[in-house]
Amino acid sequence: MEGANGGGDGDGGDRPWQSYHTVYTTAKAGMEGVDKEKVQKVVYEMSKGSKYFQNEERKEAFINQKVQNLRIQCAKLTEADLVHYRKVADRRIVELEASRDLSRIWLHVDMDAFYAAVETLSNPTLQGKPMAVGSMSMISTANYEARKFGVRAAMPGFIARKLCPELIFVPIDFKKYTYYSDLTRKVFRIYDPNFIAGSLDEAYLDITEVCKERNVNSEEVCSDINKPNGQYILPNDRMAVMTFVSSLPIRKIGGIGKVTEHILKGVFEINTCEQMLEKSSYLYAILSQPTAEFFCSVGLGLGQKDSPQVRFRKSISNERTFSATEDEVLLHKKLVELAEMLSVDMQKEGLCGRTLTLKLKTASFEVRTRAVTLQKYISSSEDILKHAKKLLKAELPISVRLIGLRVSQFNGDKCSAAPDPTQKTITNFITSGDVNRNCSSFPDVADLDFVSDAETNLSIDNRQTSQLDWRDPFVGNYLSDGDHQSCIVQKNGVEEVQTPSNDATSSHHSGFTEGSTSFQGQFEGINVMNESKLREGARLNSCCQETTMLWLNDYKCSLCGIELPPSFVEERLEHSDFHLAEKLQKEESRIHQPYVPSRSRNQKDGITRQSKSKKQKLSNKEGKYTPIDSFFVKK
DNA sequence: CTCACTGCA
DNA sequence: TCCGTGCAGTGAG
Repeated sequence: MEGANGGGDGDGGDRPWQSYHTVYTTAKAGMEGVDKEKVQKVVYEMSKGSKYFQNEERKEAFINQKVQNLRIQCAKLTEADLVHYRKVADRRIVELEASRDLSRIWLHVDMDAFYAAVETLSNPTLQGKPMAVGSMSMISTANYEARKFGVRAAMPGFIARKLCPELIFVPIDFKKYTYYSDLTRKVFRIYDPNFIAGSLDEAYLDITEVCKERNVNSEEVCSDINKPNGQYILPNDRMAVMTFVSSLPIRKIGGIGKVTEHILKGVFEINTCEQMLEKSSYLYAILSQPTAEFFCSVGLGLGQKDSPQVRFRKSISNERTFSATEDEVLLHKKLVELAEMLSVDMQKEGLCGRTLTLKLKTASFEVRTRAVTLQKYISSSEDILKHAKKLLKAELPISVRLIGLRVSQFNGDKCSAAPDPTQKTITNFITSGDVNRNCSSFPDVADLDFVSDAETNLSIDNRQTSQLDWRDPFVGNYLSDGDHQSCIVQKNGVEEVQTPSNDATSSHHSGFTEGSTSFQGQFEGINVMNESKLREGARLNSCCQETTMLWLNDYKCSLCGIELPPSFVEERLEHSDFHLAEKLQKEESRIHQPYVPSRSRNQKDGITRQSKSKKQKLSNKEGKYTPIDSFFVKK
């Protein structure tokens, strides 16, 4: 093997900025015309010399060293070794191929700049202006106008501002995004009650049955569900998949990030998925078996194996960044706060765990974790604090900028909700909710059954809430939105569709020596196949039912008057989908009470949380998926 | 088990 | 002035 040429590896000579690898130079939607060189230069100039930067350099040097080591290992492989590993790899590839399953049709939905889109919706004056959701220290997402300047998610705000001085910053408001996300999920649930929610703005739907029911193929569905922009159809035949995958840059694959890409390129000269297969003997020779296997399945365009199913959380944690300090009193105070927050979160979900991990980030950005595993399961803030203090004390003369606490090793039976069959749907609802839930600062679906005492204490007076129903997703700034009627259908940029993919592969892979990842996302577009998802005749029926409700004289839409003869089956379905979405949204806003401008409302968070929980409870009372039909009862 | 580290949204 | 948070997961020791 020669000439590593790790793709853009700078030499650090006269163009030092080229050697500073950041995550935000990767091509993203809306960043096609960006002058990458210029952006990189600005980022470099803004970062250079900082503690953060120095730490990045340290890490990068370490990785480079690893690349060197692996290259040496490769070079040491004998001819016999290579013959052997060729066989090993080929055999596995055949097995993997045999496991390919093209029978399911998956729809992957990914909303464009979701947070930014929502913010624009509630403040239309943002329309057309470069805007980012986030703060000076971190940006969560940027709209397309901002992306033209190279501004993007995960970039610190002060750098973004340098790139785009007129950039408008909007503080992050999860409540708002959760609200809109829930709207979209109601629609997803119609098509696949068991859809997998990746995050607030992302979902995977198994639409195999819908297609069958409506007697359409994925292509038709795609254009059916989404008129305009951005869908991509990957046919479920092997050749199409292989072609798609072959030229795909490895970085597009879920689970392959900056470091893995660097190693794959630097050590194996792998740049595309196709090359994973070509180099598979080296992969098996040098890397762990699961890791090699993962890469091979990527090369074959196979998805992950196990259906994401009802996966219980394995840990719960919180962490906060602050200006670095070594003041022990201050650090202790932070620890107390974290312990209390964590305890509240745990009780909300009925969790008890026996491993406590303390995380510290030093003033120089070095991360350190320290853990204890106890005999007994804990969840109270006192217990957490007691052990956390010990862990911290052991590190003590130290200057830190972040403290975090994590509890894991849960008590399976008693604390975590038992999989009671009657609760199954709701459990699904919760778990499919967010794999990664965010800040504890806003309520999430998991609250509904566990409104704890602690939570009650937060609200000022929960009696009045039951009357008033102050739920309003937009506690935020900005105008209201008489307009949020129209958002959903057009806003959710359904992006793409479909495909096969299979089982095979052990769903995990690893990162080389240390790192790894989760391989949940796969490619954007290639998807998971999972065995049987239960069928939902009921769901489809409800669709059809309400369709007939809508058509006066079997001809005219009772809601908007549009005329569509019975023979226009697909058009009708689509039309009713439209009204469904619209209706859901109206319903939602109605329940959520008329919008009250924020200045006139003085309720505290606790109240909002209360009522939100209540609402969730109501709408799920039946234990079925959302009572879709109820939305079609004319009021 | 512990710890460092990757990756993802 | 200035680079986050919460989760899953791997693998070496």
